[in-house]
Amino acid sequence: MYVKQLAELMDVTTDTVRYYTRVKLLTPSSSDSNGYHQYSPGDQKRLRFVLSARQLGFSVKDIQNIINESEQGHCPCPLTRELIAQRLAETEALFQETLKLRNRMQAALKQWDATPNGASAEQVCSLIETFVDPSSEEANHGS
Amino acid sequence: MYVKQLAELMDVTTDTVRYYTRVKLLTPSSSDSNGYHQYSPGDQKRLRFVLSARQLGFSVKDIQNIINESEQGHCPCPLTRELIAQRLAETEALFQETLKLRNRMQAALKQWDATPNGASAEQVCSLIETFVDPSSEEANHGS
DNA sequence: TTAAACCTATGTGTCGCTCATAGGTCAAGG
DNA sequence: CCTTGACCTATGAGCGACACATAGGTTTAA
Repeated sequence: MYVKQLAELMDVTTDTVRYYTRVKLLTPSSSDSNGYHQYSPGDQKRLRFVLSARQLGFSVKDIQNIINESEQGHCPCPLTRELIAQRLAETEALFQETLKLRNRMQAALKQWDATPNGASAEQVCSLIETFVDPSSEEANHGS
Repeated sequence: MYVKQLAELMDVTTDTVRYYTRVKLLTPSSSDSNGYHQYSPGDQKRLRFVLSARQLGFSVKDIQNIINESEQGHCPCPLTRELIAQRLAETEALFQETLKLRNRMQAALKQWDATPNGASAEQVCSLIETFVDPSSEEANHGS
């Protein structure tokens, strides 16, 4: 089967399939009379694996390493366990950062709802410049 | 003042200062006998503004647009309000995605703690291939 | 026959920096 | 005086996972 057929079957774009092909996660035969890439059922399984792994937060490089391990006859599971621990830690960090950012943004929106469009020179944007992050202000509330 | 002094003062790297200079968010004078960039107190204020805006989730391009608006004599606040609404929506989406990813990863870790290193051929990594996302399995629990 | 819709390979753009390259400048110590 | 080291410059490339653009070849149906 050709790129588009595989892409539609697995619900991804042809660009994604071609990208995975480029980085050798997929290895279609490039034969026929024309030079079109022929994807086999094996490639389809492989793509399903790649997508599962991406869903679990593995990077493309991680997946390459896992596959290499497997193709060299080693059991890739220990590597898989090691990698997901790392990626989970990173995802947790990203999650916390995103949470804090979201809170700051919501606080700004709320604060600005009660703030007029101050039109001063000397400043670029008074909204941004006068914003005070409530969460960085936790001390000295009752002084 | 020179790059490094400004960078240390604002607690960023010289690379960051130079990057903002490259994209014209900072406009130091490049004079003297040598061609070194001279950052003025105005640049320092500008950098403080940029960092505040970045903290609030604005992109560098957003900040350029806000500054342009301001320099053309318009009040940038309406644009600022519009942009933060967009960015907040994006951040909210990222937050939800990251949350779901984290949950999938935690579920995988947990599931795999009770799973041996299946060493099968026909598969790349049995852990990944046999993982079932509990959150996508909400139906038919008591059937 | 020609136009639509497919395919190919390759290169570039995204975002916000970070790192590397190759060199010029300047102050202090031997 | 010379060298060493710490500073500075400009520019280009790298990151990650694609998406988009370019330029062209192929197949199918009207």
